[in-house]
Amino acid sequence: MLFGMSASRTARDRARAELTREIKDEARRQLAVQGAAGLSLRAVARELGMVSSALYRYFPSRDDLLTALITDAYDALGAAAEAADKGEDPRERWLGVCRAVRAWAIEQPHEYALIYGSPVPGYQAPRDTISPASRVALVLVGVARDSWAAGTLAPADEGMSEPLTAQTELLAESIAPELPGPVLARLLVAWTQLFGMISFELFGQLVGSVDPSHHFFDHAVERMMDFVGLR
Amino acid sequence: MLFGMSASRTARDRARAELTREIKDEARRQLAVQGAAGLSLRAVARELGMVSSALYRYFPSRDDLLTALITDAYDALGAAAEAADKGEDPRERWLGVCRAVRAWAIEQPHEYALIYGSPVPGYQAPRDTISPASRVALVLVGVARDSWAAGTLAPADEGMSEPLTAQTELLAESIAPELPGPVLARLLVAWTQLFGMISFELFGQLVGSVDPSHHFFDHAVERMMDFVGLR
DNA sequence: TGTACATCAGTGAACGCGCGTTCACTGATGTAC
DNA sequence: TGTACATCAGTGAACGCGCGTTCACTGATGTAC
Repeated sequence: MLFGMSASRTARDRARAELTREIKDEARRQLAVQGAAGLSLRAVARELGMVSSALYRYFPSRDDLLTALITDAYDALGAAAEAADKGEDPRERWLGVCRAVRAWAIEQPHEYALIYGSPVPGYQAPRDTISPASRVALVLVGVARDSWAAGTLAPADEGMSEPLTAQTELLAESIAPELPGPVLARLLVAWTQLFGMISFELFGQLVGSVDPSHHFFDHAVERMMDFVGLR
Repeated sequence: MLFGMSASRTARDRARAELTREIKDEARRQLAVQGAAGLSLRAVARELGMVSSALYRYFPSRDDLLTALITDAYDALGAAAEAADKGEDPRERWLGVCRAVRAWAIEQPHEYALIYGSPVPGYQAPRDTISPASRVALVLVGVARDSWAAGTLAPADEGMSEPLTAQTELLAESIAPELPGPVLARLLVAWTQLFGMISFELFGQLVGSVDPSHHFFDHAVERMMDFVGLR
């Protein structure tokens, strides 16, 4: 047959899928120790009991393996955020999503660092990472849209410079046409605040101030919901 | 003499100080290309026309060189923030400081990534970096203190959980005893928001939404000043 | 001021290590007739 | 169902490279008397 139906995958197909997964799992394990810059194909192969050249049957280069890890991380975080978006009350939904993002980051700090830390030098993320990268933002936007539709979101009354109005309205067109620019600006503030907090916590900047920081986190999320206009 | 007076430093002393500076300058140049994980003593020496073992007269190990770069970066950013803190009006001061921090980060993105990006794997920052690391935060706290003293800062009326109250009051004791816990919590939110925005801009997360982002930045800082209670 | 000695900077070779990637190959698995 | 051929996974050797750190050394600079 031309395209193998998933129902009748050959043993070869299954072995390939499984080994691909094992390679990524081992690579993720190494991220924790070495960081992204130190990820080594040879070390992954060694740990898997293979010869290093065998990995080239699965990933054409080290960068492709990195890309796979990045895409997987964005997708896993996005899925966690989407799964946490439940309930009726917008504030309850928003808080749940923010907590889920933080929990995911704390559970896999090195994968978080891979996607929200400093860029890996010499590595250029391909276009395929853009869509998984926006899933968390879209969940938050979704909460705001529902609240806006229900008429419970605070109206846009703050003034905004002309260029920013243009930028946010352009952005609105592609992700939430009914939301006014200033509301999108509020969402952007909350979005950067969310990840700013998580990064500071994970990267050790909060040590000595509010550490452990989950009380601060919950408080800050409440204040951000006020700021966004969720009621 | 036992301790050389700085007025009569020997040629050797001056040469040493100069070479130490040149080594760090070259190392900073390499950060831009290779990132922190790829910083190589051999490459630095090569570029300086020295033999790699000669660097050990200046830095006992690669990690010590990294530490020097980190400390310098925190100090340079701190100095930029302090220099930008001028004028009478608290909002003017705050905005100036935030803009200066962003400008510094944009000018030396790799040094910014070194201190606010993902931690370098296997590298543990020594205690000496803590005090330079807090300079920016202290400048912002200073603005809030002056505003509080002048009676122009919005009073603390928001409710806060008991553990967070305890944490922020403990923090207040060491950096701003007169400020109530909730005011410190507001400052922490603004502080994480500031660096969250800058990191997102520098690390490429804003590409496709509000990029270039200085209009958004100014807007967000204004909203944060409202949030902090600066008038 | 002149001399003897101590300190320090820089050299060059070496140790032992790890890396990504290519290539010709063997042997197993899958496919078409 | 059986056979001939094509596809693919994994091997092992090799290429060419770079790294941090140590060590015995030479020669220049600084210091004490």
